Amino acid sequence: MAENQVPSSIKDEVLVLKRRNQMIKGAVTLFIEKGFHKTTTREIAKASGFSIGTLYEYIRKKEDVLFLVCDSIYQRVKERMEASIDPTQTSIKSLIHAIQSYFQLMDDMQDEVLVMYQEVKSLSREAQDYVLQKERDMVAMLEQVILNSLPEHHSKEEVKLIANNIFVQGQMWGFRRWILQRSFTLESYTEGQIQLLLQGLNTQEKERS
Amino acid sequence: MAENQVPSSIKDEVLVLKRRNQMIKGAVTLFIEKGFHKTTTREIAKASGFSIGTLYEYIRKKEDVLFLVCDSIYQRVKERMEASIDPTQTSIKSLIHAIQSYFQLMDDMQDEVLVMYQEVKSLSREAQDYVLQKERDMVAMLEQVILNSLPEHHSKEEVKLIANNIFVQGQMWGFRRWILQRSFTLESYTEGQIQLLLQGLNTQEKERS
DNA sequence: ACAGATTGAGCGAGCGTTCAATCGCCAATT
DNA sequence: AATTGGCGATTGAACGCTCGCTCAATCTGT
Repeated sequence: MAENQVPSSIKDEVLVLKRRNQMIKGAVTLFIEKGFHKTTTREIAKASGFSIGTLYEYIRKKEDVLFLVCDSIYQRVKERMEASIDPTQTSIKSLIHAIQSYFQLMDDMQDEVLVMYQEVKSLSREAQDYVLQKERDMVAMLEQVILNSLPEHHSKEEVKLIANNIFVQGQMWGFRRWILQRSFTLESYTEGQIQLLLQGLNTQEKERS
Repeated sequence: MAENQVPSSIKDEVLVLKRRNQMIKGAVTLFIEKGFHKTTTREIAKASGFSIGTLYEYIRKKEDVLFLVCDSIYQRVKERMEASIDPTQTSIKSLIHAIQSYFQLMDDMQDEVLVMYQEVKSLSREAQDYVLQKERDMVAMLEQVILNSLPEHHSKEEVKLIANNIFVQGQMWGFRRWILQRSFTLESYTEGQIQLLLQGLNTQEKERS
């Protein structure tokens, strides 16, 4: 009965986490390839490296796998966003840098973003709310960067809109890749979007007051 | 053998079209509600007002229904876009008007746009190519409006980017409705996006040369 | 020898699809 | 006017198959 270093309950936890990661790793590839609905639980089990029986020791329903995958995607995005943002910087340069990092991130995670767009609606209502909140959190991060970076006064609404634009423009680099990546490289796309954001069309009449 | 007004082959065609429209009308509602995969062929048949047997007289596979639905959505968008665009106008006002009409259109068709985002990947390769081409056509329409509206020289790339931005910003009003429509009305959203497009952040240093 | 982890054959429900039987309409025939 | 024959359109029971999920049997490490 003497417990050595690792109590069994914790040992279980470690195994659960290991299995969970195996599942996520296997499932995400399959979901990217064939989508959630066309992927069978047997395929997920095989891709995870264990049997269908073991799979069901760690989930209750097939949908749980989708949730784990979605959650891990958001986790990765969030971590990399936090790593690339410096809240002490307050110049417009920091905004530009944040955009560049974020677009690079979206370039790396194109397939994952596509899966999210296509499959979130297959989640339960509660899971969708959870995911929606994560989305809001990330937009809020962008809003903060924008606020820090703009010296002049800008309305809360304007900042919100800009944050949403940047957020979606990053994603659209992935989900409209078949159109955009014919005409742009990631660099030219990023450069173009930053230019547009900062200058717009610059069509205002030069009024002399 | 004397043919009266309507030859039977044409009569057939009329029926086919009628049935097709019944299917589209019934199916689109179901797809919006529960998605393509969770909708059964029996449900589609019932919603169309005929039996499962008749359904299969007019399609070969379930996927065909999805294609018909997607096609009809694009058709509606295209028609309304064409109706709201006046190629003889060449001022910036015509661009603004085009954006306003397009955003209004996307507001009307939020659910349909969402279905497209979620279900296109369930189409066959060829059908996806077909749909992608329609998408390209529509972006090209926007590019034309932009070109007509801008007196100054703008690079082909810049125009392309702007067209894609407007296109996606219209759609995102629908697919990010849970976030955007908390903070904006369609009017304030449209106004904000136009403002950003025309002016950007307007942060350029006022350089005195 | 025991507990926890793993297995995969098997269950049952639900799905897309088919097709023999039936319907409904109209022209030809009585 | 009533009857009949023919044919395209329609029906839904039935088929075969796949999939999500379970659980009795087995394995593994201590």
